[in-house]
Amino acid sequence: MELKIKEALLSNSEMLFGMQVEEKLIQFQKTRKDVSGDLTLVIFPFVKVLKCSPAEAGEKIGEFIKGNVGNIDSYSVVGGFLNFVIDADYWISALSEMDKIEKYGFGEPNTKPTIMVEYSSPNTNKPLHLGHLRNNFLGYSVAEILKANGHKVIKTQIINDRGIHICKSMLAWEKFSPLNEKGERETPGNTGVKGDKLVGKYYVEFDKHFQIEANAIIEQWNAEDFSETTEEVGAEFNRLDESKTGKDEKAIKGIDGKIKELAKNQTSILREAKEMLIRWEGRDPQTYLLWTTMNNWVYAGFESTYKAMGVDFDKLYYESDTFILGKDLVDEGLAKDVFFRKDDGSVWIDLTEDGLDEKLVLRSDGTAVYMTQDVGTAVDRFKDYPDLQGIIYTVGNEQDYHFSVLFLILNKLGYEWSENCSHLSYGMVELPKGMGRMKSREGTVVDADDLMESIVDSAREMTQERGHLDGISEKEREALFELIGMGGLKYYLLKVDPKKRIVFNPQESIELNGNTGPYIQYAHARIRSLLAKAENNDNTAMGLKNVELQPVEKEILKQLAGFPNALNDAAKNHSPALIANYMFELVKLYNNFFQSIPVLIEEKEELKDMRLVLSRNVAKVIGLGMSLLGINVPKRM
RNA sequence: GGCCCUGUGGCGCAACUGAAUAGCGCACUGGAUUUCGGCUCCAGCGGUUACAAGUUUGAAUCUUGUCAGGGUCACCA
Repeated sequence: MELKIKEALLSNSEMLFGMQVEEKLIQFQKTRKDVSGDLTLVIFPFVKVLKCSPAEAGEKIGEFIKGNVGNIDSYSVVGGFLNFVIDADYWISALSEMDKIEKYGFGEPNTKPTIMVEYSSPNTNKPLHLGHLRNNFLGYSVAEILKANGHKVIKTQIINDRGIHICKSMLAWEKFSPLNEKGERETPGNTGVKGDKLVGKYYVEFDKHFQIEANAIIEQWNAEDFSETTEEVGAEFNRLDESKTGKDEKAIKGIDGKIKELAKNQTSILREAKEMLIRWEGRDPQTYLLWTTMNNWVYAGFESTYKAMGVDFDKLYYESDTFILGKDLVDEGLAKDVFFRKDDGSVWIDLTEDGLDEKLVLRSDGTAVYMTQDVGTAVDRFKDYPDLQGIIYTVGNEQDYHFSVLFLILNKLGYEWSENCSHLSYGMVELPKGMGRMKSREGTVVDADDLMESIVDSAREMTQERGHLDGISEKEREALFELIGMGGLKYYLLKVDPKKRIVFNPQESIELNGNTGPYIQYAHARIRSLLAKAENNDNTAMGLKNVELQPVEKEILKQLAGFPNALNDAAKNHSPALIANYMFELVKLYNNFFQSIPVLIEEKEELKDMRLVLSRNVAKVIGLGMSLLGINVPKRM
């Protein structure tokens, strides 16, 4: 309808306005609730062109549209707004149209450019936590939304499987794992502990010993015992220690932090870890075997976590394969004068003209940093997928700076596709006050597996006491509890604008009333139950003419008609929250309808049929929309 | 300190990216079922959109400044 009006205005522009108006001037919006009408055209932009009052302009345009575009019942001008009342026939035929399409609102698959969505990208030294949940749900959902809009999508992650942090877990396991009666160290097999948890345990174990050793060194230094320290380090300590005098508490804390760093670098345990990293990079067979073994434990653990999350990937990238990539590009960049080399041999890029700093891209010893690798990986991905148009990186907002640098570098290296790369930056998930920030080494994380399990537990309790569970097998019940619990959790994390941070409240996430996943799931179950009871629920809206529409029914139809638009906006903004809000709006309208308007007991057949078709399409859109959030909907609950 | 993000009823969030009297959920108060699923619905209470200027016919939205919270400024990833 908006299109029809827009076309009519544009093609008759000369006659109406005496000049060709820009398309931008034609702005539609939803009609306010307290004004009668279905669609509103904003008149203000035309006032200047027509040189008359908004009321006159509105009359003129309204009269024209009513006479030249079909299905307009009436129009009214209120202030600078032209409100159209669209007739029932229009809405009924819209219903009939959407009813024919199984995936209503979706674009033709694989008809739009290929986009890669990266998400999750975990380290293999610790289990996934609450923050990963938001990351995974977001990335997965955005990928689904893009697919639904017709894009070809490649879901991927880069697995951080190498580096000093991995060696820390490996070393701690070798040093501290107790031996059982068969003389074996702990494995997932002989302990029953999930692989990623076991490796994570040794990462924490490393840190414990690391801290103890570092603190002991500081104590020695404080006692002026530098017997085990080199002269330079001793001098550095004294310099830092003296600089504390006269400083305030905050500054002292900062200096203490530096001293701690200094001491940590002197520990034997860190030295051993570094030596291990060197052995790994030299492909020492024994180290490599240990690395492969422990990583495989972790992958098995991750796999079960991803399965519980309901996410998947089309292609995996491993940092151990990609960390060398990018070095050639550094040479290329040097040749193009994009980068420059400092005296010590390190390579940098100067981004001061872009409002940023100088950034290191290659260490003085010639090894790659994270940035080098990311540049290389991006280029590599475009080689892997020649039709790739852009990459969306789902990564927390603490890396905003990193990504603005990355995209700038790619741009300066001459890759035009860098403009199509974006950072889907999301706010941190924080714990309620007093619980502090999540730090895996300090054991203050909310573990992903634990959280999902406890959410499903709550869903089980709540559903058992109020659910309609008769005649459902035990197995189906469990699947249902999972569906409700996970639906609640996903909805809770996705309904908020990605860039806003979330304070995670376990209580609220499992709430069933209000703007929640289960509220929407319930509406779906209810409709399915209604449809099941209807004798003939495969009727069509075809041939429904002259049916009278109740105001709520029309509201629902308007909302349904807006689904393609919502889908489009969500894709454009990379925001599942827009889908969630759309769903909630739709369900509220439907519940209102359900409460006040009879369906099955309606005597007039054509009304009953129309309401069934309406209900069926609401259920369909709920199912489609929720699937974009990675949420399943039940037939009963 | 530089840069980035955020600030909307007691709490949690919307507002189609500049339009009408700023919407909704939770909580609170009161009501609704001889009817298809009460995990439902209706009504009420509650806001100077952090503050101050500015641009505009029109600002929660854009600009500038101030304040508050968070992030980031590594030859870490």
